[in-house]
Amino acid sequence: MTEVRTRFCPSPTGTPHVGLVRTCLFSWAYARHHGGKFVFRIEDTDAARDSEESYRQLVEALSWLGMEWDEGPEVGGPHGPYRQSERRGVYADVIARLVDGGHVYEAFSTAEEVEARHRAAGRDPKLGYDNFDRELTEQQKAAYRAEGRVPVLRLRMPDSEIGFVDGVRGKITYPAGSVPDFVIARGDGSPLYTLTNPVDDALMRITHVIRGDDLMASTPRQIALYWALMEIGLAHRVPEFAHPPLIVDERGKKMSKRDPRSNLLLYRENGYLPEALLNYVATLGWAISADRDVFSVSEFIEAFDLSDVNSNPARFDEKKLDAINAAHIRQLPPEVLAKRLLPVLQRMGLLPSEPSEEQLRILSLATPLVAERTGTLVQGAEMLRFLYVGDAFTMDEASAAKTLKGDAAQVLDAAVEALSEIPEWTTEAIEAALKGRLVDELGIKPRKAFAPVRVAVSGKTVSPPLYESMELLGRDVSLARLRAARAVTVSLEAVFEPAVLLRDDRSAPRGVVEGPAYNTGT
RNA sequence: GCCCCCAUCGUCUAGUGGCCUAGGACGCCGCCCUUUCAAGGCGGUAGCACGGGUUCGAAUCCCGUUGGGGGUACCA
Repeated sequence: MTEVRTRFCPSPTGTPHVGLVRTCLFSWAYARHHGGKFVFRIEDTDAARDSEESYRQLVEALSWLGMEWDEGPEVGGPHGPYRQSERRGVYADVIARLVDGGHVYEAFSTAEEVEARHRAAGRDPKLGYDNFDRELTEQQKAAYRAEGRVPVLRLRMPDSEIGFVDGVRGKITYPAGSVPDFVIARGDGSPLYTLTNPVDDALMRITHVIRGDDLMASTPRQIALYWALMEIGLAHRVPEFAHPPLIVDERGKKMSKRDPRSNLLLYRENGYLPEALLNYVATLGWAISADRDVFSVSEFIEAFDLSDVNSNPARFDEKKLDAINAAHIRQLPPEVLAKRLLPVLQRMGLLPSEPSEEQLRILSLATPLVAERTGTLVQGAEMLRFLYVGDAFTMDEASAAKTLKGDAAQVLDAAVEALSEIPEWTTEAIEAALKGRLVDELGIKPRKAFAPVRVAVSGKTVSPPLYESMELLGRDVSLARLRAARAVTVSLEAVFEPAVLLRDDRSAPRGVVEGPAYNTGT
């Protein structure tokens, strides 16, 4: 049996799309599952649309996701080059041989003329090309040239039905005459993807063409071209085709490139794990088993098969992605999660490029505390903010408004007092002091008692566990923040109605309440 | 218009003729746990588009209808 060879061949236009990721994932996994080769190829045959920026993003995206390619740009391979813009000579040669073999012909008709002919014949004007130029005589061609017309090259479609067995859908047949002769080269002689894609698949010995459902309609054209390539000795066989369904939006339409949710790079930026993204995207149209949907990349490769892929389109659901991402974060060993959190904290300016021993110590102690309550790396890092901001500490406006009212002043005073007395600044001592004073002595309900303390110390209503947080923060900083919050409480009561805090005040920076500054020591 | 594809809870799916009074997950709701928020545990909500066949038996096979989607470029 011959080695499986699959490929992923995007055109570098715009930012990488989640739809691309899934097509790529299935191709890659299929090759890996069968111990074959995965080829990465860039289809940049349209200079007007392609960009180097987009190319770099594509390379970066695949690298980030860990879908390493055996042959392709950056790594080379026996069938290179792998960027079609560098393969002009190859296509020129193929075109010449197709012309010699009589498989393609020059076509001079304009779109308007084709339409006019359909109208005149009483046919639907939107029928597409009518094969008018198939049998043009040399005199007719010369006449067109004399008018200054430049012909495109079209492939002569066979006069038979074209069928194939799709790897995910089964047998598919296109009736004879339903696919018109199509253009393979522009007027200026430059090749179109209709030519370059099958030609390179043939030359690169691709055995399985796995691509989106949107390309299915072009399959009969590809097969016809393959037949021609086989006749002129450039191809050995027609590859297997498989068309996984599209990823669609809530309207059921192909997800737009302009939809921010389709932008792959945004997921990295927002703290999603590549393995989680791959996991989620794989569940769109495929399932590892009846009762599980969180799995690792290697489990996926092990279990994946094209024939198990669904043929109906799948809606993209951010909530489910979030849940799967959170599940992967929770599965990470703490030291690995800490390593992943570090660059995010650095990017947010909370840690320097060379963190101190103490900062790293705090990170390794705090990571397990946030692991189970964060959905993304960015959220996790955000939850650690209070440990690293130092003097720049501020309380979240909404959190402060919600908790620093009513009994808050009394609670904070009592907390400061109780905490000042404890001999050892440990989680256990902090817990005992706080519970003893606030809950037992003052009789305040736990949820009422700890909310102001939490916000005072961490700045938010959502934070790592309170006592552990305070221990990590240290006695001095913790007490300073409690006093600062107490001061804010006073000023709130004295100056504002509570409602003022909830108002959308555009003259003040949103999201924060300024408090007095102090040192944190971290 | 024409060609092709698709159709199980709101969403992603399991299901390949009897194991289905249709299973899981996300979401949502409730309860428990609880120092907030999560997480976790428990429970609940909700689905085979419709109509004909075939068969002892159909979510599963066939035909049709309806509804959706893709394609129909000198874009990929």
